Amino acid sequence: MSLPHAILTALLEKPSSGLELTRRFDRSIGYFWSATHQQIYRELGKLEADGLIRALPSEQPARGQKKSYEVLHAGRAELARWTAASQDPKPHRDTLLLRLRAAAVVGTAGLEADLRRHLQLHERQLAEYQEIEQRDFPPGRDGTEDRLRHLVLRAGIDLETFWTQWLSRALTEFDGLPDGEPTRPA
Amino acid sequence: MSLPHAILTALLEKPSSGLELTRRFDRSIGYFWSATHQQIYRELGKLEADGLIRALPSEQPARGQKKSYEVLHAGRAELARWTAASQDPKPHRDTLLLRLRAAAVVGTAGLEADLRRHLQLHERQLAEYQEIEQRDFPPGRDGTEDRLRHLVLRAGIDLETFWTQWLSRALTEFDGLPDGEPTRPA
DNA sequence: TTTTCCATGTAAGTCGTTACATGATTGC
DNA sequence: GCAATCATGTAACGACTTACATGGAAAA
Repeated sequence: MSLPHAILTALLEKPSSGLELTRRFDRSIGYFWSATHQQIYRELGKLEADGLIRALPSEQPARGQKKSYEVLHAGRAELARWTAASQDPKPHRDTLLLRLRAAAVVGTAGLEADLRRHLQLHERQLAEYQEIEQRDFPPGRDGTEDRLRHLVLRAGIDLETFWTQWLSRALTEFDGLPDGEPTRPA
Repeated sequence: MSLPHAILTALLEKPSSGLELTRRFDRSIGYFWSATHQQIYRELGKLEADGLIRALPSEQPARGQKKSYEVLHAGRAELARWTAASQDPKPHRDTLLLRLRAAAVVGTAGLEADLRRHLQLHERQLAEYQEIEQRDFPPGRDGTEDRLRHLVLRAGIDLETFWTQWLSRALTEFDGLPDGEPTRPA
């Protein structure tokens, strides 16, 4: 139940149309809350029906026509309520760790190449975050909003740093391992 | 599409009944792939129908009776195939980071308490992982299987370490912040 | 004018969550 | 016997994914 609040946040930062939101969910907010355009359009409909947002009156709502939304007072209140509410952390789900555990039973054949690929992807993401940091958060002048957003970006940077380090370590471990099944060969 | 493979891995490590699997998904494998008993029973049914696992013939399959499963040859093959297949990393979803970004717009009131609570939870999880490491992976004698499983545990430890550090940092930042809305007061 | 892209949607199916149901076993 | 607990399920719903559909604008 976080997608509507992600959208409210994005719309408060800047009123947008569905497609503009979709683009921003490919970067920025999408770095820690992804969504497809189908999800976004459906949720925009619900939020409008619930009176939390409204279409900007300047544009006519025809199919194929741009339609921009802004957050209403009730929407801002709901976002503030949700932000302050206590929430339990969701349990992790990580396919790569699962595959490593499976490899301990059925063998590591074929896994190393994908680990290398993931390492590259994480290195690329890390570089992207670091560019954003240099561009948007130069040292010295941080306002209140900036300090919070910088904190979020730091989480992204530190997470990608963790993954690159962990994957590098995993790959060096792999160099000393046999490829096949470690136990009970079929 | 990872739950069946998580179950196959667990069953290869040790043939089990539905409830035993459920217990193990509360620890161990569940640390990076959670699942409820409903999911597990449904998936066991599918896996059996697909011929990847079978109920141990020693036990009679009555409702309310224990029923243990073991992995068949086809199941092991499918798990090996899946483990070696190239897979793209899933996009992140993190509610806490989203809430921080929302707080940059609607204010940080009420958030700090929950950050403290999350910090405690992550500290507790970290301590649990470190106990497991000391108990199951004493320095020196690592086999091939152990090296892989240790690697997975290290990922858990490093991730929890990251979260505790990041949350601590976030809380010190909060000390210097006003509680209300940073911009556009309602 | 046909194609391509932009922009907004619909529909179907899978996965996960929450709530409930049922039979067997054990302790009182 | 009765209640509590163990063990295995069913049902309904919501969230997310994948594939497809529609209309308008711009370009070839």
